[in-house]
Amino acid sequence: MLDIKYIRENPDKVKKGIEAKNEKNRIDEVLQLDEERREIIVQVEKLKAIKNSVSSQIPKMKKAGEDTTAVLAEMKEVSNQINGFDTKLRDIEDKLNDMLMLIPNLPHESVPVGKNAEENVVVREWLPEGFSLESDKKFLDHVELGKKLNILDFERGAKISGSGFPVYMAKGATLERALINFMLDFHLNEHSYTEVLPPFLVNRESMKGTGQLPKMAEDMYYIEKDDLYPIPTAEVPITNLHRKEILNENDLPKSYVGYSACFRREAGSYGKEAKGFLRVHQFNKVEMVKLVKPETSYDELENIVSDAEDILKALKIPYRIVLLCTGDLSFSASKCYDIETWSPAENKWLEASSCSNFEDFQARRASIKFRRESQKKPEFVHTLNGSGLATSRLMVSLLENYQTTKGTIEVPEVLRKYTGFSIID
RNA sequence: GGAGAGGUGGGAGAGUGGCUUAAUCCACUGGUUUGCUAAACCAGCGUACCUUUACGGGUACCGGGGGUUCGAAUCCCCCCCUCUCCGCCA
Repeated sequence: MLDIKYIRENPDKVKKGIEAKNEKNRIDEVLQLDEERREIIVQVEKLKAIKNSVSSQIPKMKKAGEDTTAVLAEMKEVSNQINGFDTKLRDIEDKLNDMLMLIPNLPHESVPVGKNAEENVVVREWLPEGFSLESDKKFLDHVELGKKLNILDFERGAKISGSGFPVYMAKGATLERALINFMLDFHLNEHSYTEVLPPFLVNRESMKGTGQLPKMAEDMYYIEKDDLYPIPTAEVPITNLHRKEILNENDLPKSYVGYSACFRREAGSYGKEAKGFLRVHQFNKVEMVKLVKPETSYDELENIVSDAEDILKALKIPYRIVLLCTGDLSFSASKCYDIETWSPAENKWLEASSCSNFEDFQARRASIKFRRESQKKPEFVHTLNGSGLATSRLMVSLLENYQTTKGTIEVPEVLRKYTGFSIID
């Protein structure tokens, strides 16, 4: 969330930022509540100070044999007043907090202003050697390929769970596992991350910490009986690893990479765009998460993007980097690059990764701080994350790009030591 | 799921209604002293919020939330977590 002090001092900047994200701003209400809140605090704390000082006098008076009935009665009245103010204060603070939790993060100044995805900016494009987006070849799409080669079973997935729960079969399952292991190993060996294998169910606090709650509740699965949420991304448990902690300056940056299954309800998004892997309720993802010092976070964002790109270069899958405009930016993000991989069958780019800088937005919600050696007061870290990458979308591009004219799939070179086979037929 | 024990400041640990709005020790930071280091001694030592131009002042926080009381770490109620034993189980 945003700092209430910052909102108080820069209401116009805040309003402008929220509007650029196409969200309604209720900043004037927030400021109103904030003012009421502070007025009450001043009053109630004054009373509490009186209560404390008188209370400490009472035992002394008793000892001296003085009559305390008048003071006691007076203090009873003070206590009642305090209770009244406290109740009122709690109501206001709850209301204020609820509103603050729904205010999105502000876009960074380097983010292009725009209404929606159409105004995103393509930053760069990478194609494997000799590859062309224009092709006369006939491409089967990943659903057809998966069916023909018996490696993906969407129908049976729908039978056992529902639509959007794909089953990987035979070499398809092995390929998926290979992909996950390859990506993890690559980030561990070529980049320096610490591996985390987190819980896939988290509590409400964690979901609030990274910003999925309260706003995105409809898109989250929820296990009512235990008040737990299946994670929509490993970002949630990994970022929350250090919730309510004060780290040392030299502990930073913290760079984590972890695999998890991801669960998303994707409420209201059935139809064409949901074919096969394009929109699923459960998928696998390797996620990178960083906790960094504020002054380094925008450099680190570029690093995360480049770390994700390295995977695609190694796999030789065509991709492009897209800088999201303000209108397409997610609730918690200040700046975000999407990485899109090429689907020759769909003849379009598919989002396979999203790399974001959240600045101190999540850190403030989750209270993740660090202390500079020279300075005493703890500061919020900046948090970032990026998919490195989501296997579902990646699998679409991989299968389609690596299909041969015979309808078989060639396994990318770098994956072969993980799969143990070089062709799927 | 059942029974029991426990959760206090960075760590250890005291504290069962007001001479404690948390003792003491260790760690940490600064200082004094001493050829150097160490030791010793002195001082400081958390987080959040409110207030103040500033120096400063105030309030809250002893797992979380309620309650009793003029006053709660301490008493009462609910919840969470950890540990031990039993049961069940991949």
